[in-house]
Amino acid sequence: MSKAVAAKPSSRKSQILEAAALLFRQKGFQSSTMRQLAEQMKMEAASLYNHIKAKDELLHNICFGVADDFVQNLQQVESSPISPLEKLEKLIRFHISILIKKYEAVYVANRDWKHLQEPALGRFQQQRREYEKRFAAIIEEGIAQGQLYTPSPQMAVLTILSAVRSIESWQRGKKTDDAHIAEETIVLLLLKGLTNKP
Amino acid sequence: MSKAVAAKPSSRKSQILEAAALLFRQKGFQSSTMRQLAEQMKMEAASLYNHIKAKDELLHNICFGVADDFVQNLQQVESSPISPLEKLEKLIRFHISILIKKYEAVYVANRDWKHLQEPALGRFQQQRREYEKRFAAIIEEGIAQGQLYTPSPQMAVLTILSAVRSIESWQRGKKTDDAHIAEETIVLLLLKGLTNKP
DNA sequence: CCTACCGATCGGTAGG
DNA sequence: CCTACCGATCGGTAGG
Repeated sequence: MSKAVAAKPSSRKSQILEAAALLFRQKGFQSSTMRQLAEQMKMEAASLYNHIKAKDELLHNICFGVADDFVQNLQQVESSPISPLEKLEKLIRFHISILIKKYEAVYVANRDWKHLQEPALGRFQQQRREYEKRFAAIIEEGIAQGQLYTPSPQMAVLTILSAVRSIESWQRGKKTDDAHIAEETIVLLLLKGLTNKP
Repeated sequence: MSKAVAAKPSSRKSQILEAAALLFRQKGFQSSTMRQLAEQMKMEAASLYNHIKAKDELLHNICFGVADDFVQNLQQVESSPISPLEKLEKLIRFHISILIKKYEAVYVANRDWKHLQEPALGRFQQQRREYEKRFAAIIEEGIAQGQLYTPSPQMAVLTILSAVRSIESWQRGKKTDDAHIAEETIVLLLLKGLTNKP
C-alpha cells in the first residue's frame, strides 16, 4: 500500500484548538466548558484529555500562536528598506488583515490573555511590552525624520493597537467590499485623522 | 434628636456595587465569585443577598449606570450650538475623561456587558447601536459641511470608540501630567492623524 | 448579618 | 475514545 499523500495538517488536536477558539470567542474563556467543547467535537469531555493536558493549554496555544504571528511580521517590517511612515502603515494593515483572517484566535488572544496562568501570563505580558516598544521605536524614528508627529509615541501605539480592534465589532460578512472599506477607514483615520478632505 | 444631616449617599448597596466593579475589573465578571466580593465587604457570601437579588444584578447596575452617563452626555452635545468638529472633539474628550474618572465601572461595562442576561442584553445592545448611530450622524454632518472626511462614518465611530479605550491599557498614576498627555495624544491622533507636524 | 446547607456544575482522573 | 466517578466550588436559599 502506498503512503497517504500528505499528513493531514489538521490533526485531531488542531481541530480541537480551532473549535476551542470559536467557542472561547463566543462565550469567553471562563464561561466556556470542556463539556461544550466536547459536544462540538462530538465526543465525551473526558476524551478531550487524550489530546490536551488541561483547559489552560488551549488558551495558551491560542495566545502564543497569535503572538508569534505578530512578532514575525514586526521583524519583517523592521528590516524592510522603507520609510517609518510606510512601516507604520504596513503594521496597521497587518493588524487589520490578521484580525479578519484569524478572527477567532486573535479575538480570544486580545480579550482572554489575562486568564493565562503563571508563568505563561508573565511571559505573554513581557512579549507584549517588547512588541509595543519596538512599535513605538518606528514612530519615534518617523518623528526624528519629521514625517510623523505625536505627543507620546508609547501612548500612540496603545491607541493604534486599540483602534485596530474596531474590526472586532464591525459587522462582517455580506459584501467583500466591506472589508476593504473598513480597512481604508481605519488606516486613513490613524494616518490623517478625521479633519481631512480627500 | 435631630435628623441626620444627610442620608449618606454611599449606602451599603452602593458600597457593594463599588467593590463589585473593582473586583470584576480585576478578575472579570465570570471569574469573580460572590465569596470574593463578600470578603472585600467583610461579610459572609450569603449576607450579600440581603442587598441584591443575584450576581447578575451587580453587572446590570454597572453596565446601565455607565450607559446612562454616555447617553446623557451625547444628548447635551447634540443640542450644543457648536460645529460638528467641535461636537466630535467634545465626545472624544468625554469618553476619555469618564474612562479615567469612573475607571472600574466603565472598564467592566466595556468588556463584560456580553455576560448580561436577556432581556437586559438585548436592551443594552439596542442602546449601544442607537448611540453609535447618533454619533455617526454628527460625523456625517461634518462631512456634509466639508469639515470632516472618512470613507465610512459608521466604521469611523467604531474605530473612535475602540481607540479611546486605549486609556484602559495606559499606565496610570504617577504624574497628573500623564492623563493630560494621554488625552492630547488620542485627540490629536483621531482628529489629525500621525502624519502631522505641529 | 450569620450558620448551615444544597443542588448543579465544573475540570479532571482511573481504568479500560 | 468511553463509562463511571470525584473533590471542589459555585450561586443561592432557609431560617433565624
